[in-house]
Amino acid sequence: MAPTLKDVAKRAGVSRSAVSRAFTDGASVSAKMRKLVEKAAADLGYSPNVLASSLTTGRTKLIGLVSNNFHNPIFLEVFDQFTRALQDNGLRPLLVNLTDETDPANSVRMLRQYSVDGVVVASSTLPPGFALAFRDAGLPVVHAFGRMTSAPQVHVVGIDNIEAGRLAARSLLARGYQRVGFMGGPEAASSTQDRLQGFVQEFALHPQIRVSLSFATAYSFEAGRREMQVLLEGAPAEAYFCGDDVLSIGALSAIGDRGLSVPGDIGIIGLNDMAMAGWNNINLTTICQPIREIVNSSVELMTTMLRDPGRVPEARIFACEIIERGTLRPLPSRGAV
Amino acid sequence: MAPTLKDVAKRAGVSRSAVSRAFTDGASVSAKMRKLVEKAAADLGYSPNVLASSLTTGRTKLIGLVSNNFHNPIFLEVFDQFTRALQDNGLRPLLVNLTDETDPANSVRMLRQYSVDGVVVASSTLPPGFALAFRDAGLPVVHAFGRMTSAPQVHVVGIDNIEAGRLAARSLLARGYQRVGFMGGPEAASSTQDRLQGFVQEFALHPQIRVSLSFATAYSFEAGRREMQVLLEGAPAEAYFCGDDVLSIGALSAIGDRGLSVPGDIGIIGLNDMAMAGWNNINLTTICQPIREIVNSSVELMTTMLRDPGRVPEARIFACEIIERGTLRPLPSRGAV
DNA sequence: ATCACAATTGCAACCGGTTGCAAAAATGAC
DNA sequence: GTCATTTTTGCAACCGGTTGCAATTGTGAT
Repeated sequence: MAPTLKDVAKRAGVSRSAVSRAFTDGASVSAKMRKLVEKAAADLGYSPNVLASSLTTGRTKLIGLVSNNFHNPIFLEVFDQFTRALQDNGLRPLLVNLTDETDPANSVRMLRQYSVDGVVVASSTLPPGFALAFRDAGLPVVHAFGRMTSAPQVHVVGIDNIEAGRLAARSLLARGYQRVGFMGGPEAASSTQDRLQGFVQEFALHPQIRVSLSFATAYSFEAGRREMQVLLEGAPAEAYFCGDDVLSIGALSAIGDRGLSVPGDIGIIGLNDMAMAGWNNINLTTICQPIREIVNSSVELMTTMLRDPGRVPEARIFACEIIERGTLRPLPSRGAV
Repeated sequence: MAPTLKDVAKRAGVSRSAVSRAFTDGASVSAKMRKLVEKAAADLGYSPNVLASSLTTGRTKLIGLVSNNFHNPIFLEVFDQFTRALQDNGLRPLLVNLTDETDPANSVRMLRQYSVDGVVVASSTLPPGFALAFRDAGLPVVHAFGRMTSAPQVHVVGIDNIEAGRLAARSLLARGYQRVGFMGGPEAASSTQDRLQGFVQEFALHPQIRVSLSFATAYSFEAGRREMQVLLEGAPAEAYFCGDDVLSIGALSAIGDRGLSVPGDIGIIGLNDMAMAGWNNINLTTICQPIREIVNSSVELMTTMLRDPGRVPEARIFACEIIERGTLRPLPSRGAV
């Protein structure tokens, strides 16, 4: 078995408390005692059991990382960033896959059984009830990629999806498209609704522009492709704002199949700026969500919450920006106006 | 604070042991006692603290899930499968991101601090020392997507990469390519070496065929694209076996840029059959690694190891199969022979 | 060397559970 | 109803640590 405190204490000929203190910084130990203990610990290959100490300290440094997004490649980037940011802060991600899960009760129970110090919900499609359920269980929560509100009930970090919808609308406007379409992700998701709202609001100021709406059933290539196929059966718009890059790429595929060109016949603007969007055979114009910033900020917020659990919920909003690539027609030159 | 054993015991008017036993199945408790305790626990919203119990039972049901592959979309599928399979077996994944990590010592220490019950290493590019380091620390280990050997030192589940190399070679042979290329992943990875070996071995039987070799620096679109660009500067082969689908897609992009057609001018066969390979604007012929089976088998192996830690290391090999799509020229018809 | 005071150490209780063992209660045979 | 046997329950010690408190040791000034 792995050596324990007691083993180290015996070998160093000191009390167990001394060993414990030698491994806690800021504790009251003399330098020579610490050396002595460290020597004995090194000999034995001892390292303290976090779980045992969590019993008295109440801290496990375990953070539940909860998501239902295991099919969109963008989330691999999210997981990469999260695991690293948590590790850099001495925290450990306990991963919870919520695919097919509709009731938060199970996850709450499970995370409480493991006495996680906090929970990060990383999803733009999970109903807000999930984050609230964790909060109600007394766990510090940060909802990354969650819905922005002016009076957040839990900490939220992400983008303003309404603003993102406006941004997309404005870039279509600037390019002079007259008939535009919104091809959203799953209709029920708040992120979809918000983007829709911003998109429509912006065009409300330009009533001469025709706006059509549709929704894909999931954030997936196939769903985007199918939805675009359906649109192409009818009278498609000149340009579409798609709910996500994967959806956009699916749409591009359907457009290509039909023998139409992009951006010649149809323009597409996506959202996320996933790595693939920059691949030169895709070259998707898209709205960039600053993932790294969102993740780092979420983790930072989590660490401050661990220090001060009573902290009042806060919404942190990051700005999006358009990444100009090749799937929208170019801006009209200034001189032409 | 969350209610504890003691709280439940007090409320039910029984001893702490009684409560403990009521929550352990197979324990010696009468039915009425169990009901009584369950009632009290439900009233209080109690659920037992796994970590505290792990102190005496020595079991945390925590499994370290260790990987360095956070950029290849195929690994999102892998994580999805792993988290679900582990959850289905009552185990919890503690995710460890090994990107940029070259020394196993840190991860070993960390996982021991959390007394994980076992470690799953999921990577085809990690040096074997990592899995061994966990084993040497006394932890049950399964290396998924690891290197097959006839005398494995740790449990390994995956495909036979040598055989995969042969399979690729045979399918190029069957299609009558005369000048073929191996465009591997990182040269140092054992998976690359094995695939190379199988590929070359097979062509050794057909000395009239010219075989060229090259390696991309990473499993990424960009690396594949760059490598293919370099190849196209010279005298490219008629068909390439690429180390991975992402690499293949990068290569396809470079080929397209050059104005060459696939499979007309150059054929490509990948490996993995990631979701994207099936997208109809990519339509990549590839060798399918049965990910779900590999993952399920790894988890199953892990659960049996938890029961019987002394189990002698075993290699579980799954067969690959060719997924015929559109990036290799068709097989010559039988009649033509 | 003496003394006041600060720094260090050990004792023992505790964190939230589990479990061997003995006492208590229930069961069944007569 | 009695007694031997089995089942159920509680006591108390333990898992691997932490921590308040008191005892011990060390420091510096005189």
